[in-house]
Parts: sequence; C-alpha cells; structure tokens
Amino acid sequence: MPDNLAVTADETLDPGGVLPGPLYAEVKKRITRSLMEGEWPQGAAIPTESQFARRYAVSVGTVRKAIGELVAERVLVRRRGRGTFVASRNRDYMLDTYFRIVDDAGRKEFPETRLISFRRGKADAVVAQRLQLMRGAPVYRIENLLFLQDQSVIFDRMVVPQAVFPDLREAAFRRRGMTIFGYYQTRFGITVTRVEEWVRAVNADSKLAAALGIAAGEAVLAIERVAYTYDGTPVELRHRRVSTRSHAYFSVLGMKQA
Amino acid sequence: MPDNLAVTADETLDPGGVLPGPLYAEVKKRITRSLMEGEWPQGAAIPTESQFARRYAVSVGTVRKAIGELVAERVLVRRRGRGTFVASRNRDYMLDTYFRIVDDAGRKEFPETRLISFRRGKADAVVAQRLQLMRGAPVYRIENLLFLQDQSVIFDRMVVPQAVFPDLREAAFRRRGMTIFGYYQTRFGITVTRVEEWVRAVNADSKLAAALGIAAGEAVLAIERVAYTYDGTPVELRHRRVSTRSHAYFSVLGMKQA
DNA sequence: TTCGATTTGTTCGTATGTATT
DNA sequence: TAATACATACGAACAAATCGA
Repeated sequence: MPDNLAVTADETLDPGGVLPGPLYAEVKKRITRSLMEGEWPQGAAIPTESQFARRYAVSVGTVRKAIGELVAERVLVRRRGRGTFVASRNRDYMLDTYFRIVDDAGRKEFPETRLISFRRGKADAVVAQRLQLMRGAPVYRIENLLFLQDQSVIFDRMVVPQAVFPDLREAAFRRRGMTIFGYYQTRFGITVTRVEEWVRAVNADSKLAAALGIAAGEAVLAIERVAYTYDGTPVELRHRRVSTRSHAYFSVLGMKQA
Repeated sequence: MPDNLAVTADETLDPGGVLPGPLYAEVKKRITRSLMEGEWPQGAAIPTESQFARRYAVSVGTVRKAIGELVAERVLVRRRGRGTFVASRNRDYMLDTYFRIVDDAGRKEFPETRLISFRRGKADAVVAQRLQLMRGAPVYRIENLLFLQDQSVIFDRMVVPQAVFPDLREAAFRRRGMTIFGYYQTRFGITVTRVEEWVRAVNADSKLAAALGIAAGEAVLAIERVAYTYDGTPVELRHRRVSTRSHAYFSVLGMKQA
C-alpha cells in the first residue's frame, strides 16, 4: 500500500498550535474534506484507524472518535475485520432515507418513474428564494410521474440550477438507470445529505387529477422539498403531489429504537 | 454522600459470566431499568460516572460509552462540571420533538388547547388494532381544538386505553397546565418515547370546516398518529386534522447538521 | 481446513483540561 | 481557591470478524 505517498505532505496536527475545538473535531474535518474532494470513491475503504493515527500524529482513540461521529451521521460505515468504508448511497439507502411514502399497510416500495417533460427555464421569485439563486438564473425544469404498484401516485415538478448541473441532458437523464440523487452523485459529484420537506394539503386541479387517476377537487398532499449538499448548498427544489387514496406519508418522531 | 447504601446490594457485573453482548450494553440496560423504575426523577442528577464504575465494577470508559448512547437517544443530558441528568420532558422539548406543525415562515409555536369533549367508550376494530387492545376494551375519547396565533388550525380526536390511564378525569385533564405527554408522565408515570405518524390528505367535512374556519371540501392534512412508551407499548391514538392554509407539516430527512 | 495477518470492537487505566459549585 | 464532574487524549491489551495463503 502506498502509505508513504500519503505522508509526503506533512498533515501532522500540531498540538501546540491553538485549535478552535477538540483534536478529534479537527481530524473529523480533515477526513470530511478528503471525502468531499473525492479522495476515496463511494463504497471504497478509507485508510485504517492506525494509518490515520500516524498520518495526523494522533492516537487511535482520537481517530476512532472522529470516525465514530461520521458513522453516526451515516457518512461512513464500519465493518469489523475489514475496514471503514464510504457509505454507498445505493437504491435501498435512498429509499430508506429520502422517501417517506408507504402504502396503507406501511410497506415501502421503490417507485417507477416516467419522465413527462424536460426543459430549460429561468428561476422565478419563489425558486430563486428556495434555491438561493438570483431571479432569472438558468434552471432545468423537469416533470415526473411516479408509479407504485403500477398505479400513478406521485406527480413531481423539479427545478435544479444549471450552474450546479451543467449540461444536464434529457436523454441521459431519462436512461440514468438509478435514483435521481444517485445520478447527481455519479454524474456531477453532488452528494445530497439533507432534505427539508413542507407538507400541505391541497385540492387537485383537473390536470393533476387526470394524471393521478382521481377526481378533480380531491385532497392530495402537496410537498415542497429542498435538497441540500454537505456544505448546505440547496441543489434541488421539488414540488410533489401525492394521492393518499391508498398511500401515506410516514414519519417517526423521537427515539428510533429501544 | 450515602454511596455505601448504593452498594449494599452487589450489582457487580461478572466478567467471567456469559453476557449476550458487550459489557457497556449491559450497563446501559441496568441504567435504563433504574430509569424506568424511577430511581431518579426527571431532571435529577444520576450518579457520577466514577460512582457507576464502582457500582458495576467496570471502567469509567465503559460507563461513558453506555451513558453516551443514552445521551444520543436524548434520555440523559450531560453537563460538564455538573453531572449527568435525566432529560426533562419539558414544554420546549416536547415542542421540538413531537410537534411538526410550523407556520409558512417555518416558525414553530406552542399551541393553545381547547377541550371539546371528554367521554368514556369502547375500542372499535381500528382502535383495537392500533393500540393493541381487545375489541371493546374500555378507552377514553377526547376531542381537542388547537390554536396557533389565536387561529384554530388543528382538530384532534384522541383515544387512550383506560387500562393505561386509570381514572383519568376530565376536570384534572382540563387544568393539567402542561403538555398532554407531560401529564401522562407526571400523573401516570408513562413516558412517551416514540411517535409514528401517517399523513394523508382529505377533504374537510362541514363540521370540521366550521371548527377550522375553512370551506367544506377544502383539503386538510389527516394525521393518524400512535404514541409508544419506552418498551414499545402503544398508549395513545390520535386522529389529527390540520388546516394548511397558513401552516405546514415540516420534516427533515437525512443528516441533521454538517 | 487451518493458520496467520489485518482491522475494527471492547475494555481497561491514566493523565490532563475545562466548567461548575 | 479547592473540590467535583464531565471532556478529551493517550496507550495498551485482547476479542471477534475477515480474508487470503
């Protein structure tokens, strides 16, 4: 292993220097920075704890504390006897983390997507505010219809900045063969780490009703959702409409388990 | 300090004996059990880490790991230089943890409650299933109207088992002067630790529309929510209707912070 | 199949720092 | 100031899982 290469630049942490916080926090920051710079790809092993300890000239326990927090944040995954890995944002993970629509029995299922429209546009006032852009900034506007159990349940209108996703193409987007967030990651190096959702109820207009196979005026969920990357930059705005005839938005509050 | 009293019964953990898991997990279980048995009241300090270490005959590090998990689960709170305390389920905590309705600016506010009705009843099929009761089991049915900024926004229909809350009285309930979950805690020793919510959209009927000051047929959120105690027993079922004319159900997915 | 090397997981003990009383 | 209590950091030893020779 080319461990020597990693230390050509001296990354030793100087305990004499003044640090803004504890040592392990600094180690965590450095590992995070390497993660964002793509030093290790998704799913790959990062250096061992003792390698990090040598690299930063700290004890293994300090490295463990730093890595432990990143594991708690689900950025890394530890496997005893094998190593520590960059958490792979796979389908199941995405479904688990960023998708809250379940059927009436509580089952969650991966939705099928049908692209309805894909075009360029400019940010209006609302979009600009939500995505922290200037009004009129170039964006892509994408409409998707999502199916669960061969039934159209969700209608999505997405807006993403062209600056964040340069040269996004309809054809490539259409046959991405993975989740949209996964595509952001592999094609643009954009990792979504956080999503905020505002859920409201609205009456379906006739166009939406037709798309979802319900009656006009029927109540549907209106979810406005903003996705952020690791450093807090908003990268996607999504207006989502959900028929809750046989599905629901499911959420757990408080402790995850006993 | 009567530390000697705490060791009259030998709680030493035998490292030679076979444990189902790591030592710190056993320590965590014992602390949790003491917590549930009310050995230390809400807000009170629990023994220091070194006292626990002596009590269970383990190292301080092992105690720290056990307590650390309980802190992560927000059961305990650590204060440097002072001690570790039983998390007090106060108003702010409850608002933070179990209330997801915000106004359109994203502000969260403590709701005012108006009791609409309070009566005894029996569990129907749905209630029995959700609360894991026998059909016909005695329950209390309570209706509440909740106000935000002097505006009626939420209509609640609650169902709780009489077996869990024996001799619950309308008058006492009405002038509880605290959150409902807080009342469960102080009056019945029932700590809610987890809530599951199913959010759907429905059209308001005329009675609900009148209560919330909206038009009949207008879309509102329909939240079905079950509250569980530490050991997973369901203790409350709540059917909630929310007007989203100027409010929303807000939720964050993924990482909490960078 | 066995064995050894590697890596994380657990536990211990100690020392020092920082906040509170 | 002194004592107390949690926070951080270090180092060491062994356990358990994994993988490849």
